[in-house]
This record gives sequence, structure tokens and C-alpha cells, in this order.
Amino acid sequence: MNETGTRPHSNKTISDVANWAGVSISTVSRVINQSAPVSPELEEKVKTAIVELEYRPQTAARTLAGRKTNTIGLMIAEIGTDFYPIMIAGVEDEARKNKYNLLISVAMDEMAPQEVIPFTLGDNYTDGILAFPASISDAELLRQHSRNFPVVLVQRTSPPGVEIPSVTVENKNSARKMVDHLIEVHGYKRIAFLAGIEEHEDAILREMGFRESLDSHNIQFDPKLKAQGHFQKRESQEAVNLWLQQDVEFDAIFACDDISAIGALSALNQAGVRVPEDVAVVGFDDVEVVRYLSPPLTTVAIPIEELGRIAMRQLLSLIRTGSAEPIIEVETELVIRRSCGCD
Amino acid sequence: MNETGTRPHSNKTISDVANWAGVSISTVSRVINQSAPVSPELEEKVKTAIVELEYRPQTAARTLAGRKTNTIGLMIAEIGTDFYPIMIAGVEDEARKNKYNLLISVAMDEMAPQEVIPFTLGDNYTDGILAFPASISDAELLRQHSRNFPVVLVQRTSPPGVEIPSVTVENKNSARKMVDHLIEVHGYKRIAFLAGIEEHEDAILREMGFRESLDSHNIQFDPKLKAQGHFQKRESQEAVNLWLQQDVEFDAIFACDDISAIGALSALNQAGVRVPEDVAVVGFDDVEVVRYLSPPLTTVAIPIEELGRIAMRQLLSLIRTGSAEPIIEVETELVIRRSCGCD
DNA sequence: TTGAAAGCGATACCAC
DNA sequence: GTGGTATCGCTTTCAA
Repeated sequence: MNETGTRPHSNKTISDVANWAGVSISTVSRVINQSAPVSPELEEKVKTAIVELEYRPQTAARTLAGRKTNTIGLMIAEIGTDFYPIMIAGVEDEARKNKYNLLISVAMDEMAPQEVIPFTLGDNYTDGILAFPASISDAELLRQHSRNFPVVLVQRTSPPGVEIPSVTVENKNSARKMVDHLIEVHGYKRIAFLAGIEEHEDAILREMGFRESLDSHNIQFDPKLKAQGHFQKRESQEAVNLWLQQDVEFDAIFACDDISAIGALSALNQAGVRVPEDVAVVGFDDVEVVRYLSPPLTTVAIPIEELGRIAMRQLLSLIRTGSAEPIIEVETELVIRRSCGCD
Repeated sequence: MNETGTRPHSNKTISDVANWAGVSISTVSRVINQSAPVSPELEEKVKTAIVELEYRPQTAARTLAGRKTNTIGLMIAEIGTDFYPIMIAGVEDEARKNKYNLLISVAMDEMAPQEVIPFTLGDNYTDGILAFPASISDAELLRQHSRNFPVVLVQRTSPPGVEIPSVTVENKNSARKMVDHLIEVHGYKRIAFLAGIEEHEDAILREMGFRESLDSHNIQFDPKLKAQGHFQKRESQEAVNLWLQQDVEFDAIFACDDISAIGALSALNQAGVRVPEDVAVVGFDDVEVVRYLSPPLTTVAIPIEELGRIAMRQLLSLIRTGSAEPIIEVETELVIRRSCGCD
């Protein structure tokens, strides 16, 4: 029933098809699922019946009887950035190739109101889920894992004690290489750091890479040169404005991701600070838009769509064989454009 | 069964809960759905049982018995732009408030391989769908409509002959106002037009608005000043490069959407053409990033998230009451920033 | 190769 | 208020 008690439409059922074709529902089921041989004549009849009646199997009944949903769930905290849409495209494509549908849930961890029955995509709605940072609590994660429900983590690693397969990015090394470039090629010494979200593994590891590079070049980390950008344009812009206002000196900015780099660039532009002549700016992710900025942004390229594909493949493997690679770290590539000072 | 024949997990059922609590399954169902009064004592018992057993109702069974899926479908052709993620956020939020889940399908119209049983979100998977341009064929649309299945169109209007509710944007008028501004305030006379996707209603209407403004100011439309940007950064960039190369003269560019405006800006910047001093550039949509460009982009602001909310509300109304507003056109607002030459 | 019939796990109607 | 039970539409034995 729906609120008004009306039935939106009356569907054809497998029995209708069986009747029309003059066979049993078992036979219809067999041709639909190719689960057992059916004589060519009957198969033909059934197929015409299906087309003629515009029959579509009812998913709920199928799932109930067969125990699989044929859909996988994506749990994301936010998709309002350039990053996720691209990744989702990868996931979606791989899913479709394998005849899976996508159930995307954009809920955030804390948002789930405390009810008797908490909502999770993992429960009965999907055959497995791809979990992104901040989208699902560790408690739920552990619960699903203990139920032996297929879960693959993306952009985060497994909580301690269990081994949930994860797909992450080569964060630390890439950040290090990026900063090495800034120091070794351009000779920058006062490099400001625009941090991401504190709990976010990507953010943490990128900062580690940043510091390692500094260390290995005997440059002391200066706390004044670190600010929170929170992966946000506005906040990053404000952070840079503050530096400018306070006359903090820096010759380069390493932003934790491209989004914050965009904010930084904007602040610098508005203040009349030239990039890269006065200050260099580099980012991380290589989101599509950054090559169109002025100047085009030097950044670390993540194969974003591929990341989605890999995660999806891992999940499929987990669903079908019961196991997947414990950890996959996808490689990145330094993309040198103009904002770092290279021409 | 899944490919290997293994069962991923064994679930607790409503009977388990009933047994544990020493009541009938009917009672359990009642407390879960609050569909009928239950004595406080029993309710308490049932609730503890649910928590104790970590019981989660099985969606498929629920749907089969109750005839509603509690999920709505989003059919989108692409989500790789800044636009959709924001809109989806609006949809998602509104959906969650009403206890609906979102099943997003990113398939494109032509991509569906011709099988005996075509895949559509509308069939048995959802209680209703939000259909975006190019995501579903008119044939399918008509079929769903004739089955009386709830569909709301977004950014496009109903095919002729039927009246499927739609939510669109005030395109023509807004485009006209934008161009009026260019002409009346800044005195531009040679305004280039970066067109969108030809079949896209938004694109068509925005071009109409553009031409109307030209007409009303007695400016002749010059075909040389029109190029296809296809809502793409790269293509727009190339189009502008071509104009530059061919020494086509123009003092402003009206881009069909912000994405093409970004491409245009990039081409201009790289060629050393100053914006807005030499050429003005304006866009459409007011996607988040454009205010961070240099110069910040003058554009037409669509309440994107609100658009998603409205569409979702329309769909809910359709599902619950059987009817919705035939046409809703959301209003826009001119956002004057620096790229048009103001300030 | 085909058909009959037993579930799958809920909802909702009908008695009590 | 509460419990029994038919039912939803399909998959999957089991016999024939």
C-alpha cells in the first residue's frame, strides 16, 4: 500500500507469461535465467510472450526467492565535489558490465537518527557495499564484517583487528614527490600546507609525505605555515587570506587536494599575488577543472575513474569468490603544469 | 545463490524475533511499522528482541508483501559535472526526510543493450523515478506513463501527447536578461555564443533567449559567432581558440553553461586575451567553482539543490496522491561578478 | 525437457 | 490488542 491506498499499476506476472505461452512458470523462469535447457520451440514462445506482454520480472520476488539482489551499494558521505562523480562513473560502468545495479546512499555517518532499526545499505538491500570515508561507522563496519557481508573500503583502510579489503591511493609517496619537486627543482623553502579533514586518511598521509620531504631536505616544519582547508574552496581561500593579512611569508603552497588549491589560487589572485611568479601553488587529485585554471595547476594525478573500477572489481571478487586483495594501493603521477613555476 | 553457491550470511527473520519475544509475527510487524496499537509491555519485549538479535527486516520480503519499494530512482546520463552532484544532494536529502532511498542509475539512453528484457529503474525496483535528459527513451517514458507509473522529468518537458510532470529552469528569460545586461550595461555588440548539446532543451531555450535579446536590440545574429561547446570544457576551449586563430572579432562570449565558460576563459587566458578588459565572458548555472575563477564569473544562478528538492517533492506527490504540478519552472537570478566587466 | 509444489520473509486481513 | 493465515511473484527442488 502507499499512503493513499491506491495501487499505481497492475503488473504482468510470470504466470501471465506462462499462460500466454502455454507453458509452466518453471519454464518461463528457465528461459529468463537460462538456468536449465529449454527446447527451442518453447523458448521462442516464451520470449514472444515476454515481449508481447511487456513483462518485467519483479525484483523483490526474485530476490526473496533467490537470495541475491543484483545490486551493490555505494555509501558516500558527500558527492558535492568533482572527485566522486568521476569515481562513480567508473564504479557504475564496471557494475553494469557485470549486470549489477547501483544503490547510492549519500548519508553521513552521524546523520542516521537513532531508531530501533538502523538503516544500512548492507542490510538486505544489496549484495555488497563500497564504503567511503565517513559514510559508515566502525561499529556497523564490524557488524557487517562479522556477518560475513561483502564490504570493500575505498580511500580508507580497515579498522584494527579485522581485515576488510581496501583500495587506497599512494598518498604519502606522491605528496613527498610533489614537495621534493617544489624544493629541488624550484628551490622553494617556505612551503605552506593547506591541510584536509583531520580524520581523513588521505589527508593524514599527504601531510606525512609533506613533512617527510621537508625533513629529508633539512627544512624545519613551521606550524605557522599550516592551516586547515578542510578540502573546501571557501575555507582554503580564507586561510590563505589570513596568511596574507598577517604577512606570513611563503613562496609556495602545497594544498592537500585540488579543491583547496582552487581556493588558494582565488585568494592569491584577488590579492594581486602572481602565481607562480610570487607564490607557487600545487594540488592533489587532478580533478578535471584544474587544467583549465590560470595558471593550469600542477598536481598529483589519481586515476580516479580507475579507482572506482578497481574497487568495484574487488567487491565483485568478494561477492563471488568470498575473497579479495586485502590492500590495493593505486599509483599516481606527478602532473607538472604551470602553477608550480615550471613553464 | 551467488556464483559460488555460498550463502553470505544467515539472517534473523521476523519469526526469530517473535519467538524470542514470545509473541506472534503479526505483533512484531506491528511494532516495526507502527501499523496498529500494541501494548507497552509487548512493544518493549519486541524492541529488545530486535536489538538483541540485531534483526533487520528483509527489504525484498517487505516489498513483495507490501507492494512498495521505498526507493526512488534517479536516471541520469552523466554525473561527471559540477551540476548533478549538487542536485543529487537536494534530491537525496528530501528523499531521506521522507524515508526513501535513492537508486541512482547513470546509464545513457543508447547504452542499454537490446535484450529480451530491457532494464529500467522504473520496473519493480522503485516506486517512482526522476528522469533527466538523455537518460531514458521517449518510448520507455511513454510506456511507464501508460502503466501509470510515477515519473517526473527534470530539465526537460513532457513528450507531446502526454502530460508527464516536469521541473525545468527559467532558461529563455534568464538568457535574455543576461545578454540584455551585456548589451545595455556594457555596450557589447559582437557577442559570441557557445552553444550546448543540440537536443538538450536547456541549450535550445538559452539560445532562443540569446537571439531574442539580440533581436530586441537590433543586433543581427552572426553565424560566425556561434560555435558548439557541447557543455564541455575542452570543446569550448577549442572553439574559442579557433575564433582567435581566425581573427573573428567579438567583445563578449555568452556561454551556454558554466562549464563551457570555463573552457572559454582558459583559451582566452592562454592566448593572453584579458578578461574582461578585452573580452567579457559570462556563463549559466552558477556552479560552485566559478566564483573562484579569475576573474570570478558573471553567470545565471540556478538554485541547483533546490531544483533537486522540488523535483523530489513533485515525485512524492505523484506517488502519494497520484498527481503533481504539470510544469514547474524554477526561477533564476543574475549573478554579476567581474568577468562581464562590472566593477 | 517439462510441470507441480514447496518455500523465501514479510504484510494485512480476519477472527477472537 | 493479539494471533493465525492467505498472499505477494519468483526460484528451485523433485518427479515424471
